[in-house]
Amino acid sequence: MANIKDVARLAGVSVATVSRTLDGSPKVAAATRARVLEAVAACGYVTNALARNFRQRRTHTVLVLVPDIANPFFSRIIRGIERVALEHGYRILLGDTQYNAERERAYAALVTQRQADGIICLGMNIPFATGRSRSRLDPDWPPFVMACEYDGEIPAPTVCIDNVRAATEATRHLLGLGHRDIAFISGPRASPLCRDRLAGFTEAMTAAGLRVRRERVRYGDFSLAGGHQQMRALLGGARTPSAVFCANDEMAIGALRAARQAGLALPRELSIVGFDDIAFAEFATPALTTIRQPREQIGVRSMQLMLEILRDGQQPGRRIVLAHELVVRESSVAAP
Amino acid sequence: MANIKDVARLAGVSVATVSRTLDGSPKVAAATRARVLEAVAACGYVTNALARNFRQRRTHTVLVLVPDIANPFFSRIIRGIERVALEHGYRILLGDTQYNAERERAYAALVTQRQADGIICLGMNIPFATGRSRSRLDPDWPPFVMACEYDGEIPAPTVCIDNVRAATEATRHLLGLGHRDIAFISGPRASPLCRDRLAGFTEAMTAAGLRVRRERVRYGDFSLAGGHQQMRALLGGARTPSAVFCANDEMAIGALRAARQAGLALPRELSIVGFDDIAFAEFATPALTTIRQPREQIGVRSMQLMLEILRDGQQPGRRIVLAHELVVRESSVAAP
DNA sequence: TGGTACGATGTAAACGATTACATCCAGCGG
DNA sequence: CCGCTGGATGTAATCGTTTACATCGTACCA
Repeated sequence: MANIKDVARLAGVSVATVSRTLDGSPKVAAATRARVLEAVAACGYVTNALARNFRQRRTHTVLVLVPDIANPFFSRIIRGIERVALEHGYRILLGDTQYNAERERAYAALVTQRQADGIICLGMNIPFATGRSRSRLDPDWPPFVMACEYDGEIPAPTVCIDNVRAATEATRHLLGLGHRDIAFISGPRASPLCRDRLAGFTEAMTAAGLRVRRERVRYGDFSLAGGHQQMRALLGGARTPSAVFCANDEMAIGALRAARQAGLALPRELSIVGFDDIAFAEFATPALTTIRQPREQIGVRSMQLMLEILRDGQQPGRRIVLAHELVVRESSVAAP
Repeated sequence: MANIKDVARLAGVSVATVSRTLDGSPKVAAATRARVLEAVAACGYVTNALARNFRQRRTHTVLVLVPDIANPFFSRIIRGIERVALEHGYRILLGDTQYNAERERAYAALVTQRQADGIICLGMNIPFATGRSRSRLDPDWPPFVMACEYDGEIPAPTVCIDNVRAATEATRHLLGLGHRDIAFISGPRASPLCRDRLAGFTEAMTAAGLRVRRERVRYGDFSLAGGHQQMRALLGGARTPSAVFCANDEMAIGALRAARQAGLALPRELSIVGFDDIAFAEFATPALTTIRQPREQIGVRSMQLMLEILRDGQQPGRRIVLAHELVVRESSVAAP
């Protein structure tokens, strides 16, 4: 495998000139440049990125921590991240944490080991936020950005939508259809994002003069099976709600199925609203009413923010809030 | 940031001893080892992976090329790969090619640049197989493994299921239910895997004394929208088939919706069978009959194969065929 | 006791680029 | 004709490890 010395010898110049030519420095004479490029082509030289990264102390790689790669909500965000990364000569290292703290730590270690320049977290945990460095923005932290989720205590750079407002809108939509007994299937209790959605739900209900009864709020795990299970629990009660608002589309689709299995005629006997607008939402039966999150955009902006941080060397406490949109389809209809 | 010299100084030994201690070489006296570890802890030393990779000329990173990260079929395979990788101290670099040759090449270049030790391809293209190096296993190729798809001309290490047989079984299932007019919605024409599935379909039909008419075979793009569109085309014909076999679940779910929109009572008036058994299949309405592919296992075995190749430094032309399974749910019933 | 063998440790040369600094040369003004 | 300037190029240090090889004791055997 040819290295830079071989090229230099072949072109009759020094390695410095080759290096300069290759990263487009303007201080190389045109004739020399041509000779170098010819030599490069002649011996099929390719820069050894390992050596360059080592010398420059950067990897041009960003670690993306995702709680569950199999969740289509995340994969679309990843695509956005990836696109921007590629355009700027960056690569993404994927870390599927599976909501597991040990895996998170294992991955976060890559940054201290210099295998990645920064971290984009799609989940709710900041792996290096522990003990006393919690609740403030530690200057020792590596460059990082949170997407979707955020940590209430830490003013970290974040890209997300206004979850409170989005949940309020979804709930108002159901209220507007005449529903009074509405249940909420949340994600994990610990998730700040879910708390926001619950807050938005509660706010809308209260504003309509309704009380949110304890048993009408259930906690799932964002999965199809989780939604199915929580819906079954709701159906097992004395009275069943006339509408259910789910914290994500997968749970909504799970709930849909549970309701149908229980013999309910959908959407007539039960309205369901999801959250995220994943591709499957439109193809569910009935097609799911949901809140659309600009998923690809979330990825794009997160990566742009990361690039900014890497360039300027400082962590802005910036929070970017993107617009959501209520998408009304077939699953929400007037209350019986 | 402390480096190995600092540790050496602190422990009163040479850098070589520190290095040896850290990678667990047996030729370090217990007392020395203890002193070194203490020094490491004292100054919070972490090995600079960049320097190590550079010196050792390996990255412990594998590039995974996936045609579409947003497709849940792939993400589950990725999870399998990732798990094995992590267990063996490897990381995965994700490349979403979006069926785009240029992106594929851009990513494959990472291997020549030494940013990755090998490639696992989930798509059908081998990015470095061009021109004369096509149709044979080029010894110059970097370590690579194909998962799911494969290239007919190249005896590359591959992990997949027996697509012909699986398609035959799915078709026989429909034939067994009394269907005679069965359509097939394939993936892209160029995909060898789809050709296999079509071959299996044709084989089963022929064995049953039926001819596969040209207009009963349609080519989609593996997406929900693609399945929807192809189904509409089928419904637009003079007579509609009584059953449809789709080359993946997403297209099947798209087809499901198109049929329902056309006013067909499902599954009574139209049976549908998918392929892959993604999580959503079970939650579709009606729940989808499909061929289960051991997705996580495909990932696991692919990565194991990759590790083997990296260890032994040679490319076995091995092909691993994993077992599939017909999962009968609600979407396939007796012909009207 | 001398030589040998072996285990533990140290020394220093890689790895392949980038880049600060030195050098060289041509052109130009005084 | 001299010295200065500035653009083009070369020289060599540097990044932080790993690892081949050298060295140094010590124990053991003849």
